[in-house]
Amino acid sequence: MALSKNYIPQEVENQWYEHWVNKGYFHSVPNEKPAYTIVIPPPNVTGVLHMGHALNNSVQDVLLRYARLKGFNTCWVPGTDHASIATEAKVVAMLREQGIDKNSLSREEFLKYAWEWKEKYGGIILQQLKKLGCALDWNRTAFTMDEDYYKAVIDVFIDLYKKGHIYRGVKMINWDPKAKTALSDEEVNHKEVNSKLVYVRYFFEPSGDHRQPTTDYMTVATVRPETILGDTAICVHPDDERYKHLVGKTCYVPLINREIPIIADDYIDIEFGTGCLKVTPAHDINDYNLGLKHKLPVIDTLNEDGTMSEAAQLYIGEDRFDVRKKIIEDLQAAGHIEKIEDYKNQVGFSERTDVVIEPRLSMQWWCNMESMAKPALDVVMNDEIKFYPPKFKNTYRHWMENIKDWCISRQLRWGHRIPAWYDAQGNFVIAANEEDAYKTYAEKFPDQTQHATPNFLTQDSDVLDTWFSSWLWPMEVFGWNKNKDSNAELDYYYPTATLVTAPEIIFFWVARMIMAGLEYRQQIPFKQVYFTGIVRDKQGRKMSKSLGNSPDLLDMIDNFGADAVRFGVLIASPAGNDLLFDESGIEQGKMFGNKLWNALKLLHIMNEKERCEDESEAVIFPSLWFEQRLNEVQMLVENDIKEFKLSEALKKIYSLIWDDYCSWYLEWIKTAQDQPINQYNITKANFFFEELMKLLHPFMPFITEEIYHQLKERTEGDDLVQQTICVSNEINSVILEQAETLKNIITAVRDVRVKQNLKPKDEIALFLPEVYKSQLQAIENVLQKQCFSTAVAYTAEPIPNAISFVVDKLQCYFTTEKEIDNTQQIEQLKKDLAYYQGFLISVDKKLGNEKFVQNAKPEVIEGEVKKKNDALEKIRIIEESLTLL
RNA sequence: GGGAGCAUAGCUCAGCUGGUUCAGAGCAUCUGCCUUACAAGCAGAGGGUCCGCGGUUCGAACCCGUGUGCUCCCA
Repeated sequence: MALSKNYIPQEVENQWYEHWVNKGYFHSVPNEKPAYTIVIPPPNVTGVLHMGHALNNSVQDVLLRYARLKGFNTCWVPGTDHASIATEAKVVAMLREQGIDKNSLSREEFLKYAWEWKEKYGGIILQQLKKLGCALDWNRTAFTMDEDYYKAVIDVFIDLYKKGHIYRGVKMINWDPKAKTALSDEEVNHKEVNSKLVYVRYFFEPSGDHRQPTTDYMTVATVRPETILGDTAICVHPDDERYKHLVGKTCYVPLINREIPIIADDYIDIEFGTGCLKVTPAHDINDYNLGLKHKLPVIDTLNEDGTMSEAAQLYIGEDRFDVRKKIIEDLQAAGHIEKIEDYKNQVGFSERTDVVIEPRLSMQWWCNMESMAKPALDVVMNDEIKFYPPKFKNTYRHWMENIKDWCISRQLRWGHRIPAWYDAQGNFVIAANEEDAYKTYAEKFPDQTQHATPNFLTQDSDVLDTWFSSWLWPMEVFGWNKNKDSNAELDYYYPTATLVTAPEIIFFWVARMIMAGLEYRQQIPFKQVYFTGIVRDKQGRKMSKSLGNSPDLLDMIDNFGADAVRFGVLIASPAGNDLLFDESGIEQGKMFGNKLWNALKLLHIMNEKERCEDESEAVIFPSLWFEQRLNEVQMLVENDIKEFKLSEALKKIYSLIWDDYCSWYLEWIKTAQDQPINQYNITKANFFFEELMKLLHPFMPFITEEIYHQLKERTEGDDLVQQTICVSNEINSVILEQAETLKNIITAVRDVRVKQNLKPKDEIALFLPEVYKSQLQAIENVLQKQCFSTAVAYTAEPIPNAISFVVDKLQCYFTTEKEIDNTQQIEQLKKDLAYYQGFLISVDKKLGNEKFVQNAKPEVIEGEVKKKNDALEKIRIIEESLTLL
């Protein structure tokens, strides 16, 4: 069959993926082989494929497919995460478009819409992973709100509650007024913004015309003047001479004339602002703590949507930012403003909705993490779980040693509903379902039950933080909760091998999975964690949805093919560092595909040729060499992959194929158009190409599978994806060195040709040094052909009227019919001579240095002696050449 | 404010435990080639004060200190 001029990925990729899946190759069941398991970091159901996913999943696919090659029973579990905030936002937006208000729907009605949305759009990203070629076990696709999974989350909540880790309490939380929910500290991004620092006067008299100059006030600086309405004290430093006499007195909140005390606390920074702090316990965590200490009342002036509440007395129902502007004007008008300064400060923004977070007092569910943190810290610090790169151990330790209680409730409907049941008085019980709830309630509150009406318990309307479900992922995808005692799947696949994820979720997810694994399985969830870099654009900016600087991956796959995209991503992905994404890498991947395709075409041509038998060393040397070179790279690649140096591994394979196999090896075994080809070499050439396809397969699965099949007829089920390799650890370095010499002489001859204006095919006669004849005979055959030399001869004497050049330690000559011009040669030799003379001096200096000889290791000294001898030899040869010219 | 990391060719990065045949790769650039697998290619070449300064050492791109610039995490 004739092959197309160039490789066309669009024609084969989808077919091969379908073929692999139809054959069930990616479905794993426990067997006698060792397992290699990866659970996918479940992408958000609202997600579409972006560069971060492409990197993360390409890496996982390489690791997994490489493990297949090495003979493991691999299992890569796909799935999605219900992502309560993000999904609920999408559903609310969809409803709004249909003219439906979320609040007009019952919980059940809303959830019906949410499930519909999920069924319709929630699987998009998984389909996209197929385009990328990911070898996922689709039979195992999991979702964090699957029935069993849901139950597992609830059971864990109940268990932790029983153990006393989970409690309910009022605390200052991060409130997202747009999503109307609490957020954990990790979901808040702090950004520096330009604000106004407003200096507000608090007078000691309740009312009157303050436009007249007076000293009966104290000035307080604030960036959030709208919170004045919730002030319940003014605080100064006890040692502050300016205000000492005022402590214990009172002043009045502007505009509303609430009388508040002036208190003293050494928390105050005398230097900052005026040294006076307005205390608003409902709206600032530090003020809240001060309030607790000084027993101040709490006045919550904000509604849950960020508008002013009744308690504010003024601006009721207006948005906090509108009020900020208005209140400044009103304060100004009433003579309360001393001055306004520009000021930069850090403000928290919601990771999900990007609105400014309000610190807010709220009743939430909390999980105490201390007892779980300790063992989870240990397994990372003692490398039972290995982090790559290890620098993340520090980050991890810092967080784990300062762990805070985890706010696990979210004021949303989409998610795992908190299994708490309340009576009208606010008494509650924790139970898995309504029936249990009544039973438990009767036991816990026997008095109350007697005169209760039916159905008096109502379930908490909030749901759990999404991470409270995803921390069970590595266990629950194997059905942990349902079958804890004899779960063959869990025993076989867990602990999983490798987790590949982004460093930004080290706390959200990685740490908590480790805690959950140890708490519930007494086992680590994975043996190693590889943190990929962050994908940035050419300007170094992080690729993100909000910036819109992530290229459309599906477009790129359509244009270049999935293999090229994978190549582009992986070649730019050093172990653990950030990567600057640049389309040129994808371009390179596409060209590499063409190169492979063309090598295949050449093999086809060669395979059609007549054969000749000759297994003399000089004839089959190319094959003897390439075998060694292949072994060598296979070993190096294995080590690179062990250390997650995927870009290094890919570069080595790329160079092995392009440079060693195509540029050298195939050229060496090639014969002229009408000449037969050596049987041994062509057989090996086919074999090597197949081996190369295996090695490259984890990186570029589609084209390698296609070529595997184009190389020869395969029986049903003989597919590359199923193949394994065995890496030999023995390497014949003599052959490798001989080949280096061979390449060097060929390159040197070509270089001299360019400098002498000789055409590549102008005939020459090559002479090599007699003393090295025995080592050179193996390569002379190839040398003669590649140098377009009439013959290769050996000489102990200088050849008259020849071009002389030096390769390694070899003094070589060639003669030609053409006139020769040695000026450039002489220049080069003089440069080389100067270099080696300088080199010799430095080596001599070292060897002449007593301290060096005393301190350096014997092998280092030996090396230096060898360097010296080599340099001397080299200098001798160069000088000899120069005298000849 | 606390912590971590980075700075090597025009660009993106390798460079393991300090030892000049070690200053490297890819892309980009320049030169010559439509050589019967591949011009999306082949052959060859140029290019660097290894961020500045100081120190340790027989010896520093590598270790230590310091300065500058950038990035990230935490508060």
